[in-house]
Amino acid sequence: MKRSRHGRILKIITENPIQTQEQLTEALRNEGFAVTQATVSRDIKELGLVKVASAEGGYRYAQGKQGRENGHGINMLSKAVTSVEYALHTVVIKTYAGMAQGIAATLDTMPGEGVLGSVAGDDTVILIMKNEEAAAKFVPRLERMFKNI
Amino acid sequence: MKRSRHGRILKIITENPIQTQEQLTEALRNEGFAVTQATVSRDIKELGLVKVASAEGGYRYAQGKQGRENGHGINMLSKAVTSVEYALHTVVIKTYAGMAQGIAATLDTMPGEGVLGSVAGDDTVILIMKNEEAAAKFVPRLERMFKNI
DNA sequence: AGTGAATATAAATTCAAA
DNA sequence: TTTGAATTTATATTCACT
Repeated sequence: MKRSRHGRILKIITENPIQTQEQLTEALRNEGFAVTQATVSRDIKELGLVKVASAEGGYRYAQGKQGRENGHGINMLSKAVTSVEYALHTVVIKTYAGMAQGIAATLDTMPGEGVLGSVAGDDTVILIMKNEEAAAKFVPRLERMFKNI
Repeated sequence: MKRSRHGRILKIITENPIQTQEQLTEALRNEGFAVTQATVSRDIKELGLVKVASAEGGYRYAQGKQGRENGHGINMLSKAVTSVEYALHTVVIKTYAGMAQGIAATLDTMPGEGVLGSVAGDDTVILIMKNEEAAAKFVPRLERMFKNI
């Protein structure tokens, strides 16, 4: 349960300006995760999320910096991805169960990489790239992203 | 007052694992800034600082990601620096009053740039580089850092 | 504008439980 | 090991004042 919830949390916070843990709790409930603020607080700690001052004067939750602060080196992204491959202009990313949506949401925020679009199931993300060259270039980048950190 | 306090805050949080705003308030008091938690809360918002889960299982304050989240594009670093120049193997960074210490503390955390050491006064940071080449290379990097964001 | 005291709100933790 | 309810603790904001 926890793992797929974590995936969903990443998706939710990248796609919505979540300001408080209560809001996130609410959002999770809407998607069928029956949790309380206590659990959300722990999830946020485990995922290394961070409350940042937002443009509009309020706050929002976001993913923390890579590496540095997340001492163990445990950015969910790097832990959750098990393989990255491509064929022609499509990239296939395999993840642990429930994490695909979070990964996809995060990748969608990376601009200028030749990604036309993505779909995420439970443990698989499919990226449609502009062309094979873009795919060939992107894959090693992803591999680096998911290794180091 | 506020500006030099902000500079000091950056210095304090980069050099010490500050876990709460009370701790930061305390630290500021030790350095002669008579403030309360309320003010520190505002300062943290204005500086775009962020509470991250730390390696040791607790939390600590840290500088937020560049750009992205700090909508106005107001990372203190970029706002505070007024000029960057070099001569031989030394780099001179001019800042607004009180900010030099924060800048210096931050730069010290950037590894592998040929910086041998730094001293910071109130509005000036002097970096001693390995050699002139390192200085020549580093300056444009700094300029970029302090421009964009 | 910038601030502190008091307060309201949010977040982390404790403790019990499954 | 993961969780929720209750609680403690931390943080943000309000309001008055400078």
